[in-house]
Amino acid sequence: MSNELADVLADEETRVVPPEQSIGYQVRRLNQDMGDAMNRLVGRHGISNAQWGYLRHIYFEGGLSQRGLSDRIGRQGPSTVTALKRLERMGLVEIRKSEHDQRKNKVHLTAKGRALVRQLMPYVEQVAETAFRGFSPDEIDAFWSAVMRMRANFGDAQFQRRPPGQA
Amino acid sequence: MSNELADVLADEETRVVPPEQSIGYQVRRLNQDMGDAMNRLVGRHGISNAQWGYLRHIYFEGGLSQRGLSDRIGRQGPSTVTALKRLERMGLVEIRKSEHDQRKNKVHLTAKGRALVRQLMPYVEQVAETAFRGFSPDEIDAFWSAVMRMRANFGDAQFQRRPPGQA
DNA sequence: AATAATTCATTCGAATTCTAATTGAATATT
DNA sequence: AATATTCAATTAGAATTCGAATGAATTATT
Repeated sequence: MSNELADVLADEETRVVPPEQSIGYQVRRLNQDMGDAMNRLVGRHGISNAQWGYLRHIYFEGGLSQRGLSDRIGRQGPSTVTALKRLERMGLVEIRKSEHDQRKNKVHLTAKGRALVRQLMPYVEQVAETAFRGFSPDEIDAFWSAVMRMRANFGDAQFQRRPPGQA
Repeated sequence: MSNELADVLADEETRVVPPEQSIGYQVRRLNQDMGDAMNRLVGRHGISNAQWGYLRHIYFEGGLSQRGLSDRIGRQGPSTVTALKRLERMGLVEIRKSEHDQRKNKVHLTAKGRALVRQLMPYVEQVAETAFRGFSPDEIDAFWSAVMRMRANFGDAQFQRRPPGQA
């Protein structure tokens, strides 16, 4: 029962970090800010930021399988299933069985989907400009470089949801 | 009507940015990496990263109302209601009606909750160390400064879910 | 003091995501 | 060739979050 002893030890050994000084918290809030901005901007066109992510990926790499799309976009298979179903119902994507491999689907944008992506693309630039307002080109480069290095660090670490996959 | 014209214009005027070159996408992925890491680490103690966020905030500022907590943590009211209910059932937080204002609740950690927060705190440090592996102190400072400036930029912009609230 | 407006917590329904388990198809092993 | 393994998509069930609407309490206005 000497909870108190354990507490004291914990207090001595561990620096206790308030949320605002935690990098995880601040990155979450930044992500939230950007997501909110995108939701506002693309929301007027009837889609969410989440859907925008799928549409853009498919725009740039049509014909992917759902597995391939999920991996590129960083979502699990079932999330992609439900998202695509919804987008298909909206007439923005088209899902066909693969010829060669009967297990796989191939995902494409419809003409309507392509037009929408092109229409919404400027918003991405707008959000980026908001984010980097007051930044010098060097500062922007430094931030980019830092983010990519951090992501690489997590790629090396043992924390991933799905193991790195050797293929 | 002339959708095609609009498309051509869009193509000419807008730089079409692939996902990997979008800051929003990369920040989302970084956030995801950190969240996955935290979920792995605190998951073994029966809580999620989402719950960890609530617990830590309450640890550092006990006695807040749910409104206050929601604002600090960056979640909407209903999200906080469900999260707290769950944490209350787990015996980690205690919710009492405020004396002065019968509308408000006051949220505190239980002894069990406080002990758990202290036990889990080191994981935050571990994730931060992973993120910043290979960074010089100056590079860490620069990243922090960039994130805070970006968040301030979004605070200025008109994108927020809830307006800035002058109190 | 009476009424209006605001604030806080809550309920409701929906969107997005996850893990685990299932089914069917393709590949590898014996 | 027969069997086992792996892989793709799906289904089922749950967690987390949101916006809109509600009810009760407080504060502001007339």
